[in-house]
Amino acid sequence: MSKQTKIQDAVAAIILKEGPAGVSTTKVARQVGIAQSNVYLYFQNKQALIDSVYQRETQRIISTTALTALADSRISLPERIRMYVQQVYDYSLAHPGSLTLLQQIKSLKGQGMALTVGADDPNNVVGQLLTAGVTAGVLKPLPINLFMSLVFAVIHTHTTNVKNGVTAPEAVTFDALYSLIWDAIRLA
Amino acid sequence: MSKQTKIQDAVAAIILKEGPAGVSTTKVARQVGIAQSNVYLYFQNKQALIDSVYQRETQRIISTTALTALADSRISLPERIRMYVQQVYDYSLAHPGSLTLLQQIKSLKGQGMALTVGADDPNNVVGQLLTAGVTAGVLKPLPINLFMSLVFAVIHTHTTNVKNGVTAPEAVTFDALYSLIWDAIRLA
Amino acid sequence: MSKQTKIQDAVAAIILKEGPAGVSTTKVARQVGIAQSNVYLYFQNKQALIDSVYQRETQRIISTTALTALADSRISLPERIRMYVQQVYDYSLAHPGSLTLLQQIKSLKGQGMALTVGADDPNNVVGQLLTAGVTAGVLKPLPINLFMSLVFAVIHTHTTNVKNGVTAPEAVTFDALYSLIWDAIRLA
Amino acid sequence: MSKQTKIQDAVAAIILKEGPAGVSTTKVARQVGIAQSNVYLYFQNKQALIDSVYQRETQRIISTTALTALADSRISLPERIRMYVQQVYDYSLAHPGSLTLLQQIKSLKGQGMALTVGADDPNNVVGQLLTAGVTAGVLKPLPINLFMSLVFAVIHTHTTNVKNGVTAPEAVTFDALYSLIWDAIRLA
DNA sequence: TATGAATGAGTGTTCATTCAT
DNA sequence: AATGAATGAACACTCATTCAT
Repeated sequence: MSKQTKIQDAVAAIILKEGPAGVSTTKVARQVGIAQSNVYLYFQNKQALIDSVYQRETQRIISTTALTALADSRISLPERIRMYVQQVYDYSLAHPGSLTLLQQIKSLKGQGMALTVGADDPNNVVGQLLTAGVTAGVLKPLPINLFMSLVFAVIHTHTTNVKNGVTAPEAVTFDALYSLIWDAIRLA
Repeated sequence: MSKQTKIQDAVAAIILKEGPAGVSTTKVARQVGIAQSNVYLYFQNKQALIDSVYQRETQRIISTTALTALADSRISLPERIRMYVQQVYDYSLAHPGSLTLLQQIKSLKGQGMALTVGADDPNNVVGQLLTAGVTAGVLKPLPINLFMSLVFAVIHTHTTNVKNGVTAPEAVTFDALYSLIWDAIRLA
Repeated sequence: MSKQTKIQDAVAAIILKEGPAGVSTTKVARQVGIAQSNVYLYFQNKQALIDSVYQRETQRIISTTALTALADSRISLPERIRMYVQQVYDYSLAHPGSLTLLQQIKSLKGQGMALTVGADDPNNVVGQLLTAGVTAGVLKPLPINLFMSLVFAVIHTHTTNVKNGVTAPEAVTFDALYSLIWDAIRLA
Repeated sequence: MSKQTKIQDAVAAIILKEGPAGVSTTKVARQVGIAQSNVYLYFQNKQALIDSVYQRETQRIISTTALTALADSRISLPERIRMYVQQVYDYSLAHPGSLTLLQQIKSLKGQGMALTVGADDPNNVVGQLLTAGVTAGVLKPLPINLFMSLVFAVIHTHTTNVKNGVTAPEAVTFDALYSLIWDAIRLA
């Protein structure tokens, strides 16, 4: 594992344990087992380091996601929307803390806006998908970032519940969770 | 206006402008127009100060909320749930930034858990209301913090949209927003 | 003696001993006997501190100098020019290191230009005096900063000679030194 | 061009642009296009590097100067002195920044003493020349470093004037400049 | 109640120097 | 000859907190 990666991992761990304000180059270096100044061998400054952690995390989600399928017009809109939610769900469960991490880093900059997963992909496939859903009369005529933050909130809370042992993994199926989301956003 | 209040206001303003990491006694004191050390006359330390801002904010929401009505069994469950959401909605629009503020402070401590408005009231009236809804078969059989975070996310995002001029105030009515929420949580 | 002054004195001493690159807040604070962070109670940053030392030094020269007499048209130009040189000379001998200090600080910023004593006084009395001398045909028709740097160089070198014991104080009188300067600049 | 030379050139350029405090092995290496650590292949440490730049610069002046002529007793003293000044003048105009460079490096070490061009040549030809001038009653009976610093100051200021566009090159001839110097130092 | 002076621990960042390859 | 990785010491600067007045 490269040292870049180790450093990024340390940052992620610290953010999840102590919040984004707890990140210091000293702490990061100590956790990795290198000299503090070494952090600057791999990242130009602290902000670049934190940004890179954010980028890495979004990139992971995007690369796990079948973006092409989401844009495939041969699949029906409801099916594609379900695919999108399912992918976020799967990723979130497989990588607990990932969504929390993204939210924390965003909040560090004072951006209180709820995070919208998928909004960072290069062609904004998710945005186009949801917009298409609204246009086609499949989804409620509301700003799509409402949908995105809803999806994020529900999945994030569920994942955290599972991670914290509040909810047993089998207690809430994806179908149950998706009915919550789908009932919310679909045009009745 | 007492100096305690002025200090808390300064903290809230700073958090909203620069994020929670931007709060320092120096900056707060400068904004209030007092000596830096005076902050410690009113608050034991910085953490107590920030906590007090959080307490004050939740207290405001609760005191604005007709908690007794929410617990009034003479009113139907769906009606009470709608009241709850409406109250959060009204408060959020009347005090833009309030929800953001709460989220920011929570994230400062590394508590990535989505915020659940109403969970802090003394008798957990909201929790009891939603639990009753689940038990009565009115709401989907899911953990109620899923509902809470959904409500928070939707209202918060909408409020932020309005504040940022992304959404015109009349463009999205409360009814439209509530249909999103109610469709989500109600048992079909 | 105020702490501001003590700090400035420490800076001056360090510059004279180790050159301007040797100035660090740590060293300054240690020399004054205060905590390093205290330097920032009295000066906004290191640059402001060093600038203040420079200002103080020029101010001292100016306040020692009878500027009004230099601008007094009832006195002949040669006499006034001699007064100007004498004043710089007197000051320089009374405050050995002062000119060195000014030169060092200027060179810190990469301004290789020879220092021109008196150029910092509010109304540029010296500049006007020398310009008048040129116009009146008393001085050679050359850029006046040549004259200024000549005066500075000669006096500075002489003072340093005295300070270092290279030249005995009586060995070179002011008259001898001034003949060097006056012969140089006067129109034959 | 050898890499030693390239490194020295980089150092000189940095000193002239940012002052002596701006020199760092990182910056030097970047400018040359080599790895930072390579600097230590050619120079034992930073001080040795800077010293070498100083040495090289003085060596250049000396080698440009017809030292033998300056010591040639068949030429009259005034003529030889004029030759000396002319040579410094020519060199300084041909290599603008050279004198500045020397002054900067000297000041780096806290040696506030005005620089005396020619004092570094192996046999101190210039010193002997000026001393001879004093002994012979050609020059004023003053310490010869006064003369040297005067020559340096005048030429340096003039060169800088020209480089900065303050003085047009033709506006001040060498003769005009030399009259300033010669009038100063010659015994009336 | 209010202040200003003080401090020590901390921050991010740069640097000269070393060394294995 | 050349590199890149590594490091410890230094730097300017900020901060939360204390205390005498």
